[in-house]
Amino acid sequence: MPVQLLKITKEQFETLLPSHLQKEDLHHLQEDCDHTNKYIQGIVVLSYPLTKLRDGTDFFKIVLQGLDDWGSRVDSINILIYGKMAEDCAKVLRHGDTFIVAGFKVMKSPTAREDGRHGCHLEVSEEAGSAIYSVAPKYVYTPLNQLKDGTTVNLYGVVKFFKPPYVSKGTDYCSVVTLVDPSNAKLMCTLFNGNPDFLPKIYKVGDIVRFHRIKIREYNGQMQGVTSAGFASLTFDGTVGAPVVPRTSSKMYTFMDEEHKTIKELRVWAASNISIPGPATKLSGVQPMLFFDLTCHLVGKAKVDGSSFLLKVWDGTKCPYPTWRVPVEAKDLEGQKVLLRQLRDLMVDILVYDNHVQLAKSLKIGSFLRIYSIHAKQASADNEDGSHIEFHLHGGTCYGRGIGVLPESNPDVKELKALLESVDLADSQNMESMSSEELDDTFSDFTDFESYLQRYRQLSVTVLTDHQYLNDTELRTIMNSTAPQQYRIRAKLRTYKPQKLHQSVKLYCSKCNSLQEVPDGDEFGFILQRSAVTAPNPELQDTSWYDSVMWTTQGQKQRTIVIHFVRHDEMVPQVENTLLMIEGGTLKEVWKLAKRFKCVIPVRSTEDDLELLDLSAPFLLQGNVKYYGCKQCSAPKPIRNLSSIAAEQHPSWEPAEIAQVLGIVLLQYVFIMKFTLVDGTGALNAYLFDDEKFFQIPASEILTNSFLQEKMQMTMNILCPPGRKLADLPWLECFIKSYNVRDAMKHQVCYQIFDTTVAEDVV
DNA sequence: TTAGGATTTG
Repeated sequence: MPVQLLKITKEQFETLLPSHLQKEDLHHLQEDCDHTNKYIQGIVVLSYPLTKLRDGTDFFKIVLQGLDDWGSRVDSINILIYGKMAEDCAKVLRHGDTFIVAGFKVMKSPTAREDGRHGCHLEVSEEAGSAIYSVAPKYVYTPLNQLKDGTTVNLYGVVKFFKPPYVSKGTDYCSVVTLVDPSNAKLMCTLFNGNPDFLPKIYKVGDIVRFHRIKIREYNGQMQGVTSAGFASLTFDGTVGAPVVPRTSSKMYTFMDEEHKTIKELRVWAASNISIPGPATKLSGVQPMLFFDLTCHLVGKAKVDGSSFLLKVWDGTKCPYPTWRVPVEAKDLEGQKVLLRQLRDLMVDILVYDNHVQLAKSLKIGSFLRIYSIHAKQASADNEDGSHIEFHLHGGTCYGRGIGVLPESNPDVKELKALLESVDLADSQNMESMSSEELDDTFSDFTDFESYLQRYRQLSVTVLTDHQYLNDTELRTIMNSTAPQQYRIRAKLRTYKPQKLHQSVKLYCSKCNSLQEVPDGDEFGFILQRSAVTAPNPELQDTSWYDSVMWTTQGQKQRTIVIHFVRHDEMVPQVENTLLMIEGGTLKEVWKLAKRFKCVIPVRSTEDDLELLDLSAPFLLQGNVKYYGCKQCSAPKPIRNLSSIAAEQHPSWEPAEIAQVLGIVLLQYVFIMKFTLVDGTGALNAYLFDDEKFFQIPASEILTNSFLQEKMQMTMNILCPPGRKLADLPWLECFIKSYNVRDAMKHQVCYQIFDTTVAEDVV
């Protein structure tokens, strides 16, 4: 019996539970009965701390309340969990979870008299072949107009106002968040935690949050949310079309398709129902006398006095007005000296006061910040310097005033980094005007200076992975030479095709050199539908190398599904190592199984063996990746050939190995792009033909991973920033080879990029 | 406990 510890929803559970298992009620449990094919289901009502037995074995005890045993004399039972399973259970189990256990030993409970629970207890361990399923509770979300005083609820909301975590006058950090939702109600929440990381990671108005276990109270005639024990939050970018990636400090959370849908719906609602602030203010667009939020890079900081602290920041642009310089002792100024000098005309001084001082002191030089509600104060012109602008972050938290640290993954930070890198600092650098003492300082920090230059004035946004000894060749020379040859070049990327990056992914057969589009999901769905017509052959179930489970779906369209679990060492291995074959599954079912199990192979029955479906469908699914075979070159072999891999000592189920035994020639996912490169002497089109090396992103995963798509788009925006003049484009170091393409009509020389990769600090 | 939105006055 498999050992499984799952955090799944009830729907998934119903499709995953082996059909030979039958539910047993608590009152039928007896010490000497056979419980091999029985399972017990209940709710976790009590758990004890994880401990170790004398021999070092981990031990975890929980109390289960039987679902159908309410009102019976004994409705709860002790479950004793040993070894690794104890450790795993202690990590994921929470009170209220539905818990299913099979493969247990029933023993007389020595504590039944004292605790009043079942006369037997269950003993569970990996060694005993036990299986445990923990079914995450289905969360119910309350609309904001249906909140009741004194309840603890789960909810979604769009952030209408927020104060980033600040140091309260008590012991905790505090964050105030006002939410709205399509019920048109508003809820203000005051959230506390000793660790600001556990408060919602809200960066701007319009972000969407999901709160679990927030306590609702009435305050001044209005509902108010406050943190309860077990409060947890997820935060999402509220922009329509942005990747749905939760920001959270929680290690365990459930986030499924349904939640995905909710976020998308809320984004659409928010887009037309709340006013989301326009483009962020840059230093170049600062308006005197107003308040603004600034996304910036922390270059320096210094203590000023007890109630104020200085931050020196830069956002890649230059403020058009004279700005103040807050005088500080040189010894109090933290930051890279050379950088501070380099940026002296670009960065601005922001003086922060009172409650913000403690947080400001703790900031790390080099981090990316969003400073909310900075006051651009117009200083009077009565001193000798004339008028200038002062930047203050006043005390208090009115209007969300405060400081937030942004992670490097934040899209605004990525944009800022790209901007910082594109700025040419040569103009603001004036070595000649420095005193010799200043120059000494400068060169004592030479290494810092170098690393800084590398970061912001990247000599090349690509690097060669080989052939570094070669000298550059001008494009003009290359175009006037015969092919085939290899060259090192230094050029700029003027444009590239396709602009829609997902169109660059193709399937390539290395045997016949053919290229084809990646089939879309619909086609796969149709093939599955068609193959579901073939009735499963009962003689092909439960063979020497796989166990089969068959069931028929309820409802109008009855459908028979068979899953064949491939065995290893006479056992079906753990879920994450299991290869399964499925007959009669739908697209959705196949996808779900592929996410959970190691490999899924869609098959249908013939008279004497299972066989693969049409090769227009993927022959294998692993996680998010669908593997296809070349129709031209493959000669499918009987499925039973897979048993040779299953018999290996440690089957790794590599797609290439599976393809080989099944007679499939595996198609490779590749990026194919056309780069137009220029270097002042000429322009040529070079093809990029890459599976992973150039972007350091696997082509096989890009179509199903929005994070990777975003990463690739960011990379291209750095290689070829949109809307820039040629002079402002970065340089690319590339290795290219020329080759001849001839047909009856014409002869052409083509170029291909190879042994080149995007520089590490670009990706 | 803290804060409970609705700009400092340096």
